[in-house]
Amino acid sequence: MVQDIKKELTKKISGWLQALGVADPVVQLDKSVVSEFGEFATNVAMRYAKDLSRNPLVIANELGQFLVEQDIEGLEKAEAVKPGFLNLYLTSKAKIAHMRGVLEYGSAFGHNHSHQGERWVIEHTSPNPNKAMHLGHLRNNLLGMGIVRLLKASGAEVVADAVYNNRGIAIAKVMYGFLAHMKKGTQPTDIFYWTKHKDEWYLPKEKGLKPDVFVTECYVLAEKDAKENAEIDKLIRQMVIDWESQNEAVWELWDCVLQIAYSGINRTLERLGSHWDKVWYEHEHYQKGKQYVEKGLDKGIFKRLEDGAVLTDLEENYGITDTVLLKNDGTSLYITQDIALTDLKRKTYNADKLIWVIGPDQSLAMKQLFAVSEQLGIGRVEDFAHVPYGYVGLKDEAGGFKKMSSREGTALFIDDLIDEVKGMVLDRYEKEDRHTTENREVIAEQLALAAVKFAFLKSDRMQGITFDVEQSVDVQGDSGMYVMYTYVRTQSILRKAGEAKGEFVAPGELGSEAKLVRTLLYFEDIIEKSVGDLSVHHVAQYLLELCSEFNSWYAKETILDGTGHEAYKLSLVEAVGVTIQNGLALLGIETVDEM
RNA sequence: GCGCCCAUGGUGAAAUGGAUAUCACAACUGACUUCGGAUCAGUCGUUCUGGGUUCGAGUCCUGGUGGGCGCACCA
Repeated sequence: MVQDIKKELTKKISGWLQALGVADPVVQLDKSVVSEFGEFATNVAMRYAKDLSRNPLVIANELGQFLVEQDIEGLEKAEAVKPGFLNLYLTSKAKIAHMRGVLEYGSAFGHNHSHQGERWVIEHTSPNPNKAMHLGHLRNNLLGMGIVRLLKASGAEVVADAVYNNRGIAIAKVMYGFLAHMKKGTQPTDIFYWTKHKDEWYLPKEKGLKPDVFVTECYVLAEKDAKENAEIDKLIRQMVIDWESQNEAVWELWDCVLQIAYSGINRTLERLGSHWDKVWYEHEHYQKGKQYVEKGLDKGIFKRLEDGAVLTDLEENYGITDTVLLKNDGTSLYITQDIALTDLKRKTYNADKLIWVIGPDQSLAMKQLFAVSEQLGIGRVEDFAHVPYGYVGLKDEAGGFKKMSSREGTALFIDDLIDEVKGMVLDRYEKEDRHTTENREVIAEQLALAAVKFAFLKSDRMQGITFDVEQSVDVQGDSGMYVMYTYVRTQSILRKAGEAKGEFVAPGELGSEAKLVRTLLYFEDIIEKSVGDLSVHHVAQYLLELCSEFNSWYAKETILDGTGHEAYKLSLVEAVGVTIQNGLALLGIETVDEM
């Protein structure tokens, strides 16, 4: 495989530089920008020209000669060029061997050991049980799952986790909203009455609503009530207090409402193919944080303010805003629980690295959590990382950006988006009269997921997404549909080929397929880059390029031409198919064989 | 006020500090409708601004402009 050749080249170049007196040389082998410049290029000559006080082009020339003399398997030639690049050309034989390797590795092609032996805990998509998930959550989920897959493919042990914030004022609002607005008649808005007459309240199905949407409505209605009526606001706050003191009826209602919320959320997550290894429930750990704060006070790390609240100094050592760790009434804050949970995670999984995939608005809170964790000896700041991502918003009337808000009813729900794209596909099938009715349903669902996921994953994670409801997601051009279509095309050709597949005689020289074969060389590098950046968009971009190369080749080359080259060309088609499939798998997209 | 993030053709985006800034959409022109035309080929058109670092800057530093977000007892 090409990685072996790269390793060998890197070793030789590094040794050569060391012999010249460069201590610890950094050797990069980059993809050459165009195929005329070979497969890889190194910039070491320019990089170390000053240290060696010699002309970079001369260094590159000498290095090239040296490498050629080394007789490295797979290296055809090395060419020093302009400012001081050394272009490296691989032999056709090596490139075809790599293609063979793709087929040999199959679904494991692209997997590597760069993070072997590391344990990562990755928190992402912690859903709020009071709201249906909108496109912001979708991005969080797809990104989080993508990072999980990338790290697994790189050999790390990964625990994907999430926190269900299932207690507090928000969930109490849902409880109240349910009691007050989901009753069938004019019975009292009373918990005790409800416990005895549950069938007098609507369930989501009876209302014709998805459970999470039902819950969202309860929440929105209660919030409106609380804002307009101080009595109701007080009632809701009392519910939180009653819940804390384990009032039986309140807990029964709490449990009932949560079941509804989770069933809706889980349905959406299952549809997306999302998965967690561990879910933390806030009510199980929210009180443990106070002990950590006490410990910090004892050690003199934190200080108690006059009003009783506890503060920590982060300005001096960390250069960030100080933060309160405990309220003046002695109750905990978000960060208080997070400290406990962080320690719990770290200990439970013996994690080397803990990361949080959460929106950029949490940036300061994350830094504060990491710093406090270090102050308490839970871990070092560099063991923790926040992986933010750009907002998903809607286009407002003026064409500007508007953040989604469940409260204002401006949020676009995940399921609605997928359904919309699915509808477009189904319409098309009906018009073209393709596939049986059952198959249409299955394929359309898969394609809709592919299009939506790809659209959310193809750009850099920090890039904001302004969502245009009218235009929805791309189904042509640089899209998941394009990639999927290309994959389907490869499979269709392979099906048609039948027995023509199998062993082949490699051509001595590459012809019209040269660029396509070359593109296959970089898949593994792309994965490495993606892991480094903790963003799967590189993979998506690579797939677009690969598909484009394939389609260009397909347009000018007859694959099933009945000649002795058929088997060779079919192997290339298959290798492209494998690579597309593996790449899409990293994005959480399952392939279909026809569309 | 302080801090963080973003700014690339008309639109949406890509580019470990590298070579001629790459795609797609839209617009226009064209292609044996075949091994799947949900495709392919072509035309048009781009790094917010001033300074700096570097052999080399869309990328790094710095001043500015515009937008988003966050700053102690909310979650």
